[in-house]
Amino acid sequence: MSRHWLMKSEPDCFSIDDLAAAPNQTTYWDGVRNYQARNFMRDEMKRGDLVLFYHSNSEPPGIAGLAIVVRESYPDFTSFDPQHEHFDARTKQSNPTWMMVDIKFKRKFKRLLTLSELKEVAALDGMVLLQKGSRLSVQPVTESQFNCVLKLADRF
DNA sequence: GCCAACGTTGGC
DNA sequence: GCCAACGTTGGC
Repeated sequence: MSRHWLMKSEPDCFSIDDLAAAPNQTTYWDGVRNYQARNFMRDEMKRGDLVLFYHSNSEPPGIAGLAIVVRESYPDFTSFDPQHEHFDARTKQSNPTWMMVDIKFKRKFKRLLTLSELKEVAALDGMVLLQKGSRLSVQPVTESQFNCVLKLADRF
């Protein structure tokens, strides 16, 4: 059974267009330094799972498109590199703390589904993204929430 | 740029 | 194990 996810990225840093333009339209999802988000990637994300690609810290924030998990959890090598901004001195290659997955571009939505628009949709009540104070950068999405988002994306 | 909410750190 | 201080996220 495949699951559905939402992953946040700051488009100034890495946008849905960057994903579409990446080699093989694929990227490794490095830099997650939150245990809950890591656990989802490490324990639950499977090849073939679909991912809503969310633009955070942008104007306006919203869901920009769709991606798919193409490689399951493996160590986030940027955590071992002292030159890298995501370096973590406390982790060891022999026992990695931080993991990542690879995702591949599926499609960009015809329009950005803005956060403010999503908040108005009753069927999306309870979505992790919309919960007060929610900052989780990798989060599960239920099948009905996921299908609802796709319907919104195909409208207009 | 502000700041609320959250997660982490570290003294005790 | 508590909790204050701090750093980060991310909407606005």
